[in-house]
Amino acid sequence: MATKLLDKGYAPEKVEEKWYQYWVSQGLFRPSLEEKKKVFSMVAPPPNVTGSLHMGHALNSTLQDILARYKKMLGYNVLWVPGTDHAGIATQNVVERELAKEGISRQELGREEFIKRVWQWKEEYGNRIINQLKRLGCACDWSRQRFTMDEGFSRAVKEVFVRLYEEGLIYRGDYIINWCPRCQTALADLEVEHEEEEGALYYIRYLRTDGQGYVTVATTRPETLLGDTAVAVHPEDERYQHLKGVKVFVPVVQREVPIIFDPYVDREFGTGALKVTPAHDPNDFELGNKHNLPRVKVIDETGHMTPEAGPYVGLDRFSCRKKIVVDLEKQGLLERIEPIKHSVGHCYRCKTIVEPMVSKQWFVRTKPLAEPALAAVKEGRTRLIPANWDKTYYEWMENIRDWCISRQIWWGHRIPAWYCTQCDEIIVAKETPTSCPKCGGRELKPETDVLDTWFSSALWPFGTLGWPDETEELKCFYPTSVLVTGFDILFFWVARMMMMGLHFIGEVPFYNVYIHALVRDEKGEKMSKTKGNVIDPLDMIAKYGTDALRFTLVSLAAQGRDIRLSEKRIEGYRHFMNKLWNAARFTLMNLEKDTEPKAEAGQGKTADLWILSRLQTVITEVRQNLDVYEFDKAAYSLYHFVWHEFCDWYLEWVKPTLYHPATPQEKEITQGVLLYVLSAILKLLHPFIPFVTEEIWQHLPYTQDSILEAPYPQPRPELIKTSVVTEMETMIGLVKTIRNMRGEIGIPPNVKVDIIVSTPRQDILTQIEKHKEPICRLGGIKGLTLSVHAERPSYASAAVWQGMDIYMPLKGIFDPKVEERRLNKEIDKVSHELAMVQRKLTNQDFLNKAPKAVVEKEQAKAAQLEEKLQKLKANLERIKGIQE
RNA sequence: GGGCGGAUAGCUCAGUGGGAGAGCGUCGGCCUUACAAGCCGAAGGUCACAGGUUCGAAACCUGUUCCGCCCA
Repeated sequence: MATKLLDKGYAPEKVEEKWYQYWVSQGLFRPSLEEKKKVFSMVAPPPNVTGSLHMGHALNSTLQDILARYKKMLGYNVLWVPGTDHAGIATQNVVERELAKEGISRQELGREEFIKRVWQWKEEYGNRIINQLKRLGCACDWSRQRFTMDEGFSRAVKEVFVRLYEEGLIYRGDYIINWCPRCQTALADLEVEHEEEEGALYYIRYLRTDGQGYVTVATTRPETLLGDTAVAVHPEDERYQHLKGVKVFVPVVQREVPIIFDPYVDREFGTGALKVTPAHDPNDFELGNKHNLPRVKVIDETGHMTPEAGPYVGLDRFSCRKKIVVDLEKQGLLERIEPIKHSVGHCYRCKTIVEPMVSKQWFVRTKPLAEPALAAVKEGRTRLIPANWDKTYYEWMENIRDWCISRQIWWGHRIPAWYCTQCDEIIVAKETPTSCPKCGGRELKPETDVLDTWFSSALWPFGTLGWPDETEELKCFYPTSVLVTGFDILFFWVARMMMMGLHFIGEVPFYNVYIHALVRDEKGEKMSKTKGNVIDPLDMIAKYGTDALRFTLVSLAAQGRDIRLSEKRIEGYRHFMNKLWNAARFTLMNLEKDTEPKAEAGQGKTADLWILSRLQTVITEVRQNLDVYEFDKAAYSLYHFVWHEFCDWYLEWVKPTLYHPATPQEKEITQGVLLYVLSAILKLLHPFIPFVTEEIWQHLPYTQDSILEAPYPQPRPELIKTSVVTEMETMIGLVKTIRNMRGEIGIPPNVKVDIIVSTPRQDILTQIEKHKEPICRLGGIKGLTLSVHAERPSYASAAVWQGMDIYMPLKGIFDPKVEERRLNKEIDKVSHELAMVQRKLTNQDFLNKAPKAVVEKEQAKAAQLEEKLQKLKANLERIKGIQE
């Protein structure tokens, strides 16, 4: 492609779609199965089909895309599998709402029709989020896109269910579970969100059956007393020793229940006497089992009172609470009410207060699965990054409870179980059975429950690779290299993938798990539609371009810290895209048609050798940081190098060489270096900002293929030259000192000044002489005089840099008062610094105990500061002399 | 109750044992032919508080206060 001048200013909207299609059409996102290259594989966390791209997805996908592109450029055979999750309850809710608009309920429609509607909805909208991911630039292999309810996945789910059942790791039974009265389904413990709420603690009297008074219990849920089957106290509680063998009446229903003694009871809470409702409280359920208490279910699946609730039948649970409190008061059984803060469980999908209740459900016996999953992380076969998540993971795995996996909804994987109507046998099978294997009965009723969505997503790493078939993909890409995900689904998803992967494949599902933060708003609050503080990634892409958004997210993604995003930051990083664009524009304007990128040790002027040396350091930093998932640091290195070294200094420094070189060779070498460094920058940045780098890349001379096919830069030690770096730092410092003088005195850039540099160091004078042109250009100097010992001119501003006296004669515009103020300020600063250093150097302990190198460094610093201070003071004296 | 994390410039955050930094914002000066989405300069900090370790602490240890999250 011939060199063309780039447009003035980067316009992302013009190029993004074009390059994305190009990458896909070139098959750059697809791995090969044949090649025996090093392999890098990831499975993307599948977003909900109902979802729309939010900042969390944007961050998550950007990080994965960086890894995918980086590894590809390093020569790996890269596979990144995308897909979507059927999201049982969430999707069902969405479609139900759609139906409600037409005035239909799902019950009216019937199960089969309803599921058809969900599939229709999925076909229509299910790819929306996938298309949004594409706009982010994700290098996923779309030919392998999966869905947790697709045919292959359904096979995997059945296989897993049947095998776990046969191994005794899945069972069905009556246990206490969390029930959402709105979603009308059981929930797993994890799916309940606990929130602190203001409530009331009711002190209620239970009369003794022997007429000897009463026992007062305290409860936050008086309506459940209707289901009480005991009152419990601590066996060592002195207050209640006399109650052994005593029975009490449950108020209202007048049920006779025993006083039981159990160390579980907290003596400090309330009165130390606890009402026990085994059917509606998980702790009471345990207590009930231990003491063989009956379970009386007083609240039904819709949240209304059952006939067991006697006079309250049909009331909803909250009205019942109010009414029962009034009734208790009337009967003189309500002692008092205290305000209390307590934790209340809510459904994680619809925020309704959940109701614990006894119910017949399917469970996974988790302990045997958790043990290997725990060991894998402890032994380092899977590494969590950052490692401070280890403890949380261990904690959860060690205290794991059985997992309720059945859901009473319609959208999801049907549990492959049937019940024989004749003998009640449970048949679990992959294929629909025709008769009962126990009694031969032919009437079999299928299970209507579906599985927890997370049950299927737990199979994601191997299900997406074709399991239960023994595919090439599984052999080649499992275990995956890394999983990138947010900490909010560490238990929901990561932990369960670990369990299933180890159990069914016998190997961990991923070697590394990179756990990133949540994206919050600028005030640190969670983004939510109701709060109205959502920053929509698609809006940001439209406004600032994908690359700006990506670079912002990466720059803010420090390990172990939440991201507070504001639109201002994105705007700021858009400027960086433009800066890069313009640096490329400048470069291209100054190349020949046949310029080739070229960098050879020792070839070129100081500035060339300097930028090449710095580049090597930056390459090393970027690679090291990417290798340990320090994305933000890698991004910062590049940002700083491009803007504040390459643009601010190198490009400015070489302008004289490019505009009027001493020899044609000199210019040619600089052009080669310029192009070399620019292409290295583009390659280094490509994983972070794929679009703008590809667009520029395609404008460079001699580039044919996508930048994604170029090898990632590797440091070349022979190009590192510390002496050159030191020399350039001295020259840059000199320019900065001169600029500072000008700025402080207020000389505008268009007014050129004379500068006299005086130092006994002949070598430094030689260096300055060599760089005379760029120094004059950047310092706004018309006449530069170099001297081993110059007298300070009168009416001159003066400064000191690395032992050099720098004078700026200013006849006419010079105000000694301004200069005096400036010098005093500088003297204060230097004196202060010197005092700090001298305090150390006069401390005997420091001299004795600090490392020798540190002491020497401090001594050198002191000498330098002293010299500088002396010179500044001399300058101040002369200024005062003028004014008198 | 248990665990994790945070408190550094006006804002958002880097910095983990030897000279307090960046971006944005602010102030002053510039249309210097890559870039005004830019350039140059400047101001701005008791590194939450109190102890301790150390020659030396923003960093390490202990405690306190406040904030966030997870689990029970």
